[in-house]
Amino acid sequence: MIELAVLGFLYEQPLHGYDLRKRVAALTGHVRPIADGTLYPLIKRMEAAGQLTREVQRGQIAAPRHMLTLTEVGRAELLRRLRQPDDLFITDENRWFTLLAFLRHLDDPVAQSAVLNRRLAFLTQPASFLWDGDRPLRAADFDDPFRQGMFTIATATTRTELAWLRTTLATLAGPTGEQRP
Amino acid sequence: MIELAVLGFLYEQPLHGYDLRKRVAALTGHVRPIADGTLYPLIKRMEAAGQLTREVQRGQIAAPRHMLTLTEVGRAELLRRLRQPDDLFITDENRWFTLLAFLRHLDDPVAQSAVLNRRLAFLTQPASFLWDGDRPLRAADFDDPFRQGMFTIATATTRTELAWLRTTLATLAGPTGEQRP
DNA sequence: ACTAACATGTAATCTGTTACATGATTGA
DNA sequence: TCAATCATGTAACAGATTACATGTTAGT
Repeated sequence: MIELAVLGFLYEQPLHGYDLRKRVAALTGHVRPIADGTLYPLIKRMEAAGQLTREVQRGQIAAPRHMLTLTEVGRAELLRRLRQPDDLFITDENRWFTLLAFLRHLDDPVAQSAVLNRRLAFLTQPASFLWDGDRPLRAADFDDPFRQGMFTIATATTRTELAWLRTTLATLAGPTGEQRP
Repeated sequence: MIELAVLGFLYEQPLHGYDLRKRVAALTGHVRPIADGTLYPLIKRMEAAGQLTREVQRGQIAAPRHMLTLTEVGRAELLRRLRQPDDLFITDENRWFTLLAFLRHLDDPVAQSAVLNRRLAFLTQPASFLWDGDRPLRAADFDDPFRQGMFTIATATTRTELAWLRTTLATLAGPTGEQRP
């Protein structure tokens, strides 16, 4: 997930590790920064895989910065991941949000719609604690206030997201994808 | 996180591993079941730690079931984790929901309120991609429809949760905790 | 003088996954 | 008979964290 975020941010502009870390932290749940031990080894692996290059900058700055620039391999890797996300990126809230943050880079309404449709299919399948078999549950079905809260929050989130998905799919299809007889 | 869920479900009644697995799966994001390789080693560790006991049941069932019962050590461990959750359970959406699912077992409105207040403090602190410094963002501040969606969904979720937190805190304080002159 | 923020890195560990392995029972 | 579901388990790996390690610069 963090690898996708790194690819996504570097796709937009070269950054150094520390800056990247703050941006990934701001993107993922509130303020929690990703750990040093996550980021720097990841950068090394991505460098070894030819996805990014590093240029050490010295100056009157605090410490030498390693400016990281995405290579063509890295840019292609981001687009590949956006076009064909694995299921975790569709079903896991955090990963889905990370995907959404960079989906604009795909720059292809058809491919973007395909991704949104996978999410739509996931959200509309009856499952999880929101359903009792085929029957949708209501807040009153839960006996304690905390599970009622879970239910209330989950329902509101899903409803909001479904509404957004449908209007966005309509606008993505509209301008470029009209069906003609 | 899964350990908390196991403690929580077994606090309610003895269950065997396979049953537990389905319940944890239904609780956590939609349908994704937890892996065998997660559950069974976890059960062994908890057994070794004296948190649960195992009773093998043979009968005309498919395979011998191992009925798992929480010990006093296990029950105390659940209550300890509910009373003093570490930050991850406050800041991470999935963990927070897992905590909420079993918070009723704490059976102490003051301790329950303390937990809800920590979440309230977390949600009301200006941070994350929803803020630009001190200024709250609006959907129109994002240039692409996907980041607009992230923003719309995140905002709706937070607003719903804050409303629920405040009304629930009021009812928890009301019946038992009135301040008298 | 001290603290916060800047900046990068390694080693040990934790939590969870996938792939492998086994076998019984139920229903089409 | 064949597939799905029930039921438990191990080994190898992936992804991320914490704790450790080092050093500079800017503000109070």
